[in-house]
Amino acid sequence: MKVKRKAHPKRTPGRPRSAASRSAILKAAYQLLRERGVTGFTVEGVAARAGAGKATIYRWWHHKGTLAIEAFLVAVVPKLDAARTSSSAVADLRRQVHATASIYRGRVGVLLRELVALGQADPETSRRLRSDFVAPRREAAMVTLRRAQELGEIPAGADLDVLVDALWGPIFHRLLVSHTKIDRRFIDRLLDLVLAGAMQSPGRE
Amino acid sequence: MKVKRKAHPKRTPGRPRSAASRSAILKAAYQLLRERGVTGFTVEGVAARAGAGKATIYRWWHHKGTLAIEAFLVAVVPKLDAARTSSSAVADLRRQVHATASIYRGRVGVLLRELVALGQADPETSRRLRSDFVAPRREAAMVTLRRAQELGEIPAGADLDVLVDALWGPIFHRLLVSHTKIDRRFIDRLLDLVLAGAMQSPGRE
Amino acid sequence: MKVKRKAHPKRTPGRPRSAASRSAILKAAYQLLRERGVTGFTVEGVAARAGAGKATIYRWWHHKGTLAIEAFLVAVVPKLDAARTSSSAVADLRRQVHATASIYRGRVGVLLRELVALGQADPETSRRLRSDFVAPRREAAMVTLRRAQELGEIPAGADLDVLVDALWGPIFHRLLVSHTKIDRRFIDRLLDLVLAGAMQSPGRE
Amino acid sequence: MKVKRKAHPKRTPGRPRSAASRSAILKAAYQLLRERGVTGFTVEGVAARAGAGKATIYRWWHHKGTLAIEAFLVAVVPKLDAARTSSSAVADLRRQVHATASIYRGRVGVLLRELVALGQADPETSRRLRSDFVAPRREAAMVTLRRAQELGEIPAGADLDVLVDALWGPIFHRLLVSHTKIDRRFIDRLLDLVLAGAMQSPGRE
DNA sequence: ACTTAACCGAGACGGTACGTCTGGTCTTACA
DNA sequence: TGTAAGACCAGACGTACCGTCTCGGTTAAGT
Repeated sequence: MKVKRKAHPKRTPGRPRSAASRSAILKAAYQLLRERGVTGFTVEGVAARAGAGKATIYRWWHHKGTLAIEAFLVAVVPKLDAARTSSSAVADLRRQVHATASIYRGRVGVLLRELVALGQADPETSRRLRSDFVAPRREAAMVTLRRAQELGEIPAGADLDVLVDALWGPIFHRLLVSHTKIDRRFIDRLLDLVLAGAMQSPGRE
Repeated sequence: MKVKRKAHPKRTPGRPRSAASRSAILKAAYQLLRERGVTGFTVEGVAARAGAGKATIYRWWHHKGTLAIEAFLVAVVPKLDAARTSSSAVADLRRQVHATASIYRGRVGVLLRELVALGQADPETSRRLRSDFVAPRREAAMVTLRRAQELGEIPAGADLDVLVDALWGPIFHRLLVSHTKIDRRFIDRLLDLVLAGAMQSPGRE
Repeated sequence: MKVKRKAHPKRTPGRPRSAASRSAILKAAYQLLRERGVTGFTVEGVAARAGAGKATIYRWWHHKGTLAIEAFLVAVVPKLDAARTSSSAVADLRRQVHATASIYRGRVGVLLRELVALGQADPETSRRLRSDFVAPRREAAMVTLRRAQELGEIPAGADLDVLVDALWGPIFHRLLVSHTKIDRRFIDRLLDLVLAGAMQSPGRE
Repeated sequence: MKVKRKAHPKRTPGRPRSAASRSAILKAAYQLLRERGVTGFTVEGVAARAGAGKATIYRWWHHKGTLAIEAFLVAVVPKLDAARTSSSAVADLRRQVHATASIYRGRVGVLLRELVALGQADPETSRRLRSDFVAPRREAAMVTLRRAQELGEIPAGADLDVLVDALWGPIFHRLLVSHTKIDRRFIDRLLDLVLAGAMQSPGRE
C-alpha cells in the first residue's frame, strides 16, 4: 500500500518556484514595513527592492495585505520564545503575559498595530494574523490555564475563554485604542485583578 | 470720534464659512461611510454627493481621516443615550457595559472598527476618536465606579483605571482582533469575572 | 449753454469707482505678466499683489484676458513714440517699420506673442489687441503710404492693404511661428522687396 | 557553444509599448481637438475617450501640447498633397501658395491657429509644429523658387528666404492676428506684389 | 539534445483617488 | 454702490499605486 515515491511522487512540470526570489521578496517586504509602516508599504516598492517582478509577487500573494502579513510572520514568529513551564502554572501564565506585553511594547507592537488595521479592510489578512499570530499565543495560555485547573490553582469551573480575553483584550486596547504604555506595573495589576476574579469561580458545576 | 468696532470685535473679514456646506459634507461623508465602508470612502465621492468642491473639504479637514471621524461623531454621538442612575452603582455599571456592547454589535461597531484602523496611520484621527468617543464613555464608567466605591459596593482600594480597561479591552479585542460576537452572555461572564476580582481589592491602603 | 455741474450733473448713486484700486490692479497685472508670462498670470495673483478683491477685478474686466490686454496696453502704448514726418514718405515708412521691429525684439515682443496666443481662445482679447494695438500702427502706416502716393513716391494704383500686410505679416511670422530674429538686416531686405514690388503697380486704374 | 543573442540585440526589457493604445490616444486627441478646440482639450478627456489611463498618456507625452501637436500632425500631414511640377516654376509656386491658403481657410486653419497659440507657452510644442508642419512646406517652396531661378523666371540674386517669409508671413498674420479672410483674391494680390518685387532683384552679384 | 510548461524580471497598461490649483461667483462688514 | 477678504463650486492637473498583462528569457522534468 505504498506509493512509489521515486519516479514522480507529486511533481508538477515546469520550472519550480524560486526560493531565492521568495525570500528576497519577504525580506524586502519586512524591511519596508519596518522603515515606512503600512502607509509606505507598496508592492511596487517591494518589487524594486527585492529585484523582483510585480507579477511574481501577485502570483504567490493575492493581495498586498497577504504579503505584509506573511513577511511579518516569517520575520517575527521565530524570535518569539516558547513558553517554559514551572511547578506553578499561574506563575507560568504571569510570565507568558509579561512576555507578550514586552513584545508589544517595541517595534513588533507598532507593526502589529498597523497590521490589525490593515486587517479591518481585508478579511484574508485578518484571518491569517489571527490564526498564525494571535491564536498560538492564546492557545499556549489556554494550555497553561488548563494545567492550573488540574493543579487546583484556579477553580475547575472558571471560564477560560473569558479569562484569556480579559487578559489580552486590555493589552490590545492599549495598543490600538488608548495608545498608552503597556508597562509591567499595568500588567501586574491586570493579572492581579483577573486572577482574583478567576479564583471566585465555582468549583465544579 | 466714532467707535469703529462696537459689539462684535472678533469678526474675521471675508465671506464666513457656509454652515450649509459643512453639514452637507458631513452628511454625505457619513452616508458614504455607512454604505461603502472606509475603503469606498473617498474625498472625491463625498464632494460629488455633497455638491461641494474638493478644495472646500480640504480647507476644513486636513486628512481623509479627520473628515471620516467627524462625520461619524456628528452622526453617532447624539444618538447615544446618557447613563441612568439607580440605587445600585454596580447595577448601573452592568447596564452601561451592556449598552456599549449592544451598540458595538451593530452598524456603529463596523464603522468604529474601520475608524480605529484608520487611526493607526493618522494620529489626528486616533486622537479625535479617543477624546470624543472613547473617553466620554470611559469617564461615565469611572463616575459610576467612584459612586460604587462611595456606596461601599466595591472596595475603596480598587484600581479603577485597570478595572475599566479590563471591562472594555475585551470588547474591543473581539471587535478588532478576534472578530467574534459580543453577545450578552459574553458580557455577563466578563462582568462576573472582573467585578469578582475587584471585590478582592484591599479596603483602603 | 452750460451744464450746472455742481449739484448732480450726471452722477450715479453709490460709491464711485476707486481710481486707486483700478491702477493698482493694472500695475500688478502688468508686473505679473512681465515676470511670469501668461502662464503664471492668474487673477488670484493679481488680486493678492494689488491688495484687491477678486470680485472687484471681475466687476470691471470680464475675463482674465481682458485684464491682461488692458494692463499691457496701459503700460506699453504710452511709451510708443509717434511717427515723425519728413520730406520723403517712403523714408518715413521705413523708419516706422524699423521702429516697430525694434519694439518687437524686446520684452514687448515676448508679451505681444503671449497675448496673441491668449487671443486665439478669447475673441474679446483678440479684438481689443487688434483695435488698440495693431490697428493704430497699421493706420499710421496707411497714412504714410497715402502721403507717398500723393507725393508720387509709389504708384497711385498700389493696393495699400496688401502692402501693409506684406510688411507686417512677416514680422509677426517671425515673432509667432519661426521664432527667429527680427533684425535690421531682415527688415531692410523685406522693405526692399515689398517696396520694389509696389513700384510696379499700375499708375491709376 | 550556442549563440545567445541572434538577430535583435537591441531590445529593451519589459512589456513593449502598445501600438493600439498609442493610436487610440492620438485618434481621441484629434477628435477632441476638432470638436472642442484647445480650450476643451484635456488630458482627462483624451484618456476617457481613448479608454486609456492618464499615466499612459503622461508616460509618452510630457505635456498637453506635445500630445496635441502630435495628434494634429498624425491626422493632418498625410492628407496634404505633394507639390506638382509644371513647365513654369512660378506657376507652380502660385499653385502651392493657393493650396496652402485653402487649407488654412478650413478646419485645419482653426486648429493651426490654436496650436501656434499653445506653442507660445511651450517651446517643445512650438518646435515640433515648426519642424514637422511649417518647415516642410517652406522647404517645398524653396525648391520651387530655386528651380525658378535656374529657369531664369526670377533673378539669381533674389533673397529666397525673405521671399518665402513675405509670402507666408501675411497668411499667418491674417490667421493669427487680423482674423480676416484668406481668400483667393488676397493671395493673388500678395503674389503679384511679392513676385513683382522679386523680379527687381539684382541678376547675379 | 529537444520539448514542454511554469517560472522570472521588467515594465507598460487601465483604472482610481489623491491633494493642488485656478476660474469665476457669492457673501460678509465696512466705507 | 464699491471694496477687501475670502469661502464657494467646478473641474483639470500631474502623481502614485493597484492589480493585470505581455514581452524575452530561464530552468527543470520528461522524452
